[in-house]
Amino acid sequence: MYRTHTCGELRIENVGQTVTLAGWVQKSRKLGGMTFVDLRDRYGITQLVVDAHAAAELVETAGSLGREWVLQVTGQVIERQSKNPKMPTGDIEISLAEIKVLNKANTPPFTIEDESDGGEELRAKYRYLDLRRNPLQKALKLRHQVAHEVRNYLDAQGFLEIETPYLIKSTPEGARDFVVPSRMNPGQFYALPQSPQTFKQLLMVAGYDRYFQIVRCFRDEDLRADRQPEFTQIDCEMSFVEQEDVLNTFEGMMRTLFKNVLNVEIAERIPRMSWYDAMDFYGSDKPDIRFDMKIHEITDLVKGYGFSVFDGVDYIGAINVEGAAAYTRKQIDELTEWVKRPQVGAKGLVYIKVNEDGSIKSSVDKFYTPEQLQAVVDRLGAKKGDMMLVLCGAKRKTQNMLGVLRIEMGNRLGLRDPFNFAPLWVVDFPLVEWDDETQRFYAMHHPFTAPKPEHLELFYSDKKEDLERVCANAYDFVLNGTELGGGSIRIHEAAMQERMFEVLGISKEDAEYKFGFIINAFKFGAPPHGGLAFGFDRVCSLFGGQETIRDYIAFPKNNQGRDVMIDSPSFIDQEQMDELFLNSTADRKE
RNA sequence: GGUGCGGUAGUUCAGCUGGUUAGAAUACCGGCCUGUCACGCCGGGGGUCGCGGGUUCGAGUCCCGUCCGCACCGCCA
Repeated sequence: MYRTHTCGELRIENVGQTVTLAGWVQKSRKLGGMTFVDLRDRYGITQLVVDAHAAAELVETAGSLGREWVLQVTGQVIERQSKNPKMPTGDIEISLAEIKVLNKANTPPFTIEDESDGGEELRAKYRYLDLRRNPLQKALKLRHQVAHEVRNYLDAQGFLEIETPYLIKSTPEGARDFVVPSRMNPGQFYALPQSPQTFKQLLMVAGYDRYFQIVRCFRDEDLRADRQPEFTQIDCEMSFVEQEDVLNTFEGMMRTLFKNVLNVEIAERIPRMSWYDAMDFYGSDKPDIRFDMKIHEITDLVKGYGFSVFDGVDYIGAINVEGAAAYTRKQIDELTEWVKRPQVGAKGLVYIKVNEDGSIKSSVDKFYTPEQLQAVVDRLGAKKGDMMLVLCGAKRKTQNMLGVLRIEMGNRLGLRDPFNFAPLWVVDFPLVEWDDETQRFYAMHHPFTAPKPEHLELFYSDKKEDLERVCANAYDFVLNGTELGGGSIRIHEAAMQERMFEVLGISKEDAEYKFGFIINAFKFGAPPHGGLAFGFDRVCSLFGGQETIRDYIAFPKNNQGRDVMIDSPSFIDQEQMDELFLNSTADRKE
């Protein structure tokens, strides 16, 4: 037996016991003949002590230990002469009788401490060392807990966890696929799933009316702090349900996660907001509703009074920043530069301050009477000491910029506490979106999403304007400005699915080639069904109060999609290449 | 594809409008130290200033190119 206890569990009650511990040397402190060693494992740290009176060999071994050496030690638990209240094990220490060095270690390139001195790149290269650190261990433990609670909840609700294949078929709608060459089928490729979408729908056709899976998904797109090329979804699907049933089921799941993982009670009923309201009032399809600062349109109040910038646009909107009237000229200039950065893209910024004496000061004073500006103040509900920020331009684009500005001001005013949780359902998404460049519609969600029953007539219309107005039975779960999950009621009739492909400009032949299997399945008794998927990594990171998902994934990839530890992707041998591709071109089929 | 910030000792960083031999902290190595827990004290070693080119009497510093990292925009049905 390597150990009788872990490095985190011994307390004052254990004094007198002879114990064996195993772990890593966190640090050793030599004081003359006496040596203290902090021994660490994932449960904690226990102080070891070797007295000068101990056997010479023991004293020498204790004095020679290096950081991160792996030890097995035996000794007696004794009460410390000077206790350390900062450590859970701080009342005791182990008076050693024996040290066995299980393995020596090179000096690590960065310190294995909560606040490591290592930069991100270095820690990524030595991920196995970074993972020894407490914050990372906590993150992976949180991830385990969330997964565990998800399984408990869904199991209790009668869901079956069923695995679906990773080697599937490329369907180049949506994100780019990762593809895998097939040796036995020269010239042909599997694709890794962007999500198990079609398979879970086929499981519904097969009668497994409540399915879930905590499943890896793959998308070959550019990365961000909250986007990895392979990530994990909590993927769910239910039969014989309407939107309301799905929302209730997963509202319950999220409530359970908040309660059991974080001990946080969220609202009795998670608020719902239509996609149109989200865009109009928050300039985003994933509003952060931890703070108000809604966008108000003021086009009717300020357009047409001779200020050429406003007169030349079709939308003018504003947000009210509470208490910001104290902003100096310099701060406003800085903010103006900020909105003009390419990432935001505004041409300029107009401000309207309500001074403490109730007077109004703005950058457009000379174009408006005080009464006209007061009308703006009234619409936004601005109070003394507030400052309104105004942007103008094309409607959706300007709302979007105001949304970005709103988030920035929320950050600057400290309104975005990561441990204040404000969940939200965004509902009633448009079914399809017109793309000017390719002159065709794209599915806003995915091509299996059903239109709302009351919009069926529009859905079968030939007019572009009609189709743009079709709402989908689709919904997103949004937490603190991050999209955590989304889903929809699906199409379950072959004819409607064929119509959807038609709307998307996918030819009958193409639809048959890419999606024939699912259209066909719908002809064999497909039940009404719907579901959703949560971004598991994002759930974990937000629960941990972080914006980056990387630390909630044991072995993540960097911005370029590289694993710098194992150095992948990498070139492959010519033989491997030949075996995969030598005969491929000859047999290529359309 | 684009924008911004960064790359100097093992590590984290400083290094001003170009100017002697590139510094600090920490880590590491050696010595001293019997109650430390960020132990302390003394001493020591350690640099292709990411890479390539240019301007200059002189470049870590300025210019051009390039590679790498991070954040963001585009992209992510």
